[in-house]
Amino acid sequence: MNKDQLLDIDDISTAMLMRLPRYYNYLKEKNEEKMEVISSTKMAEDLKLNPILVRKDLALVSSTAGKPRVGFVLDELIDDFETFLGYNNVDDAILVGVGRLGTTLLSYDGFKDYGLNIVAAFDEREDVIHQKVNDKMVFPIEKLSNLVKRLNIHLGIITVPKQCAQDVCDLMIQSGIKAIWNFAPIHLVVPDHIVVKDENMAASLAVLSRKLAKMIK
Amino acid sequence: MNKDQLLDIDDISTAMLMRLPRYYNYLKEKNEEKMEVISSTKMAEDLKLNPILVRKDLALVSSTAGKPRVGFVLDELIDDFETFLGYNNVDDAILVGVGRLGTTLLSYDGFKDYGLNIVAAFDEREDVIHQKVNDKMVFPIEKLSNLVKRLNIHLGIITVPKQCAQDVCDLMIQSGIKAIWNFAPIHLVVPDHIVVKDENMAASLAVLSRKLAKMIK
DNA sequence: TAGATTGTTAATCGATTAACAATC
DNA sequence: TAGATTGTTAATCGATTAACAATC
Repeated sequence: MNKDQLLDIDDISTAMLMRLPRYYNYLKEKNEEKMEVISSTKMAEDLKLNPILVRKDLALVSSTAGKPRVGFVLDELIDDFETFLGYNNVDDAILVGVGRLGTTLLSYDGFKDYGLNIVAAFDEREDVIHQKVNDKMVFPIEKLSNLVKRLNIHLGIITVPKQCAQDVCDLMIQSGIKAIWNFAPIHLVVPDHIVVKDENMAASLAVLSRKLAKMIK
Repeated sequence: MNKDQLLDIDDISTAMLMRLPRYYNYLKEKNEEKMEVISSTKMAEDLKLNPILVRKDLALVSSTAGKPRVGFVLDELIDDFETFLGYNNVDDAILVGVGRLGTTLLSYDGFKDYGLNIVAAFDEREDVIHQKVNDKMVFPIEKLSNLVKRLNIHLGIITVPKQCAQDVCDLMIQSGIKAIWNFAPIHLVVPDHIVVKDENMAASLAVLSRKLAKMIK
């Protein structure tokens, strides 16, 4: 399997994509510990993954080959991950719904490390409008369309109660948003060309409680 | 493939397990709309899934067979989902780290619908200790072990900064916690018999931004 | 009845794992 | 050199999809 062929394939599996941030976090840790090289074997062991799987993943992400007997240069590998995951070109986003969860997300500065920059927030409740949360202004929802179009933003985050989620979603799409990160526990109906990623805590919990039940039984 | 065989297989795929809450949310919506029966075909269409896949999933979850020409009785199906996902037997949990995210989770009452009941929280910062958040007491971290053992709790939620996450994790395991829901963006090292579910927002974001990039390109 | 929808058995597809030669 | 670790090619495994008979 050569590199050029692989790069043509843009349909990388979700399972693999979900593993990448785990590798990335791991590598950053090792970097802080002043490690300079890392082998895929070691990574697999620590992360409890199959070593062949890790090698395959690294081969896809890494721009340079690893050295037999040694492994990969840590700094280079981290760079490769950042490039691959798009953490280098920061994406602007807007957030709708400045409740508890919305405020938490707005307050979290770590997103920038992952290539996300929330530029503004929207809500309809008088008591939060025109306030700043972590230096980000909260606008009335009516201003959304205008601002999104003007700044050419294509990523929207929904943290409103589920009752309003679909309306907000529709408004976002109308305004030119192309991808939606949905924290409302509801199924959003969208046209085919819109990407939705559900941040479904219930799903996580289902996985966990199911495993737990199996273990205890 | 008959039902008895299926029930023996307790190793249900994660992918399938992640779809179940989507079905469940969808069914609850339809229930609110006073629908009485639902066909797998309709579900597949609305949720943009392959109809055969939906039929398979439903066959596994549902206790009664669907009726050709009609579909499934909505109420029964919802019950089946709740039983299957374990939302009926609520699990007690404790949470460590009463920062923004921790407070958000403590304040969210919806977890009970999903079978999770947070009974207490822990932190080491004086200003939050002995306060109540959404009627849940915040205790000093030293009390964790005792309380977890006494109440026989086996689910722990970690919402501390990543620097302390491993320590908290170790303490939890020492105290008898069997499953950990980890919100810290760090890889936790745990013994084999402990289940960890990472709630990795970076991973979600990776998936989303990757899809977005592909779309825009 | 006719036809929609079901559940089952078989085929396909893709991801993971195994085996192994290459190399520092 | 010897041996660990790499990248590649082939085999396996499991999940998804297709085909179809059963049934209300």
